[in-house]
Amino acid sequence: MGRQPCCDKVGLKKGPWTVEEDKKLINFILTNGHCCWRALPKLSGLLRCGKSCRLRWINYLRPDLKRGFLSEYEEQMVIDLHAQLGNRWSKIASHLPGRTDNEIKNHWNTHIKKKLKKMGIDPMTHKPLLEGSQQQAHDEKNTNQEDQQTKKEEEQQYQLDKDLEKNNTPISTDDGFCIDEVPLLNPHEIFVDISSAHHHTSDDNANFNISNSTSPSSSTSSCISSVPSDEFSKFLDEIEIVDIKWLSSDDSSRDNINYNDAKFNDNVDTMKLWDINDLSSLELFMNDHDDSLVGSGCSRMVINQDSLTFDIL
DNA sequence: AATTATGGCAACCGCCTTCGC
DNA sequence: TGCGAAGGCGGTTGCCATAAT
Repeated sequence: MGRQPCCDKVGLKKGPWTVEEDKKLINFILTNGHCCWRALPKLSGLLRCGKSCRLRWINYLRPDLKRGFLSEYEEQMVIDLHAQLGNRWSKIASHLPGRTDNEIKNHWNTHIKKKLKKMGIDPMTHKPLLEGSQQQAHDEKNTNQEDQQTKKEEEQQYQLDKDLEKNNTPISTDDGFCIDEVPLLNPHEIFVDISSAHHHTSDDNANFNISNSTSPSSSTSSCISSVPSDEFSKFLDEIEIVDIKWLSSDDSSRDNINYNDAKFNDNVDTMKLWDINDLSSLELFMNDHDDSLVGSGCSRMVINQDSLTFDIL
């Protein structure tokens, strides 16, 4: 008797997610969080397995995701971290805010591996590649040593992990940007700035600001004031999430968009989510619209309550 | 223009780890 | 301490878009 599957797979949908499903998942998580992935599909009305929902959210729908190509710096970091950690993609990803393990893994397999090979570097050992028969002889010779080497490496790796955990040393970039200071944004960590909120019941001309409450105080220069999450829940309860629109910053028709009288900051980039078929435009969400913000490690969103448009300030 | 090959990436699968009882 | 459930992780698959023929 094998282990029971994570969920009852009968009648569950597989394959690519539809916009409707994404919508359901986002709406559910934004209102309720994700207390239990197993129960989430039933509660949200999705015919998916909990794992599938989790994966979709983590790898694709999470608002703090930074999509698009990895920068040169990020790529170098992946290479360096891979040299230290091996295929521990989630650990590598934890050092790259806004990137997922899956994304990094894919990028490694499709781009970086080739790049390294082209440069004559073995992507697995990070050592110079040997040519043809030389390589073969080298491989055979190494096969015998591999077991011992593996043991050694495992021990070293264990020590490295221990050290990393012990020191919990944040990795800093050349410009002093400490990436470990950028926490991933969880729904329950999203707070609303009611004082400037745009709300039917209060002030039709204001905007909702959502900030990441977990941002360290050292990087709050661009962070706005926040209110407890129960107020955010109240807000969500009151407004009933009907739709979320992400408006692309490069949307040529942007100037013609009616923001339902909300006073949007001209500098704000917006993304229209549900008017498009391809959610990949979410990639704009975290893509360095404002260097000072990126540097501060504090991202912000604004919700236009009428259409629930999230904006990065 | 049609067909085949290739590359990229989202999603799945199954094992491992963690957590709660 | 042991067990089961749930979450997390890494490897792999399969679909789709694009390039090559």
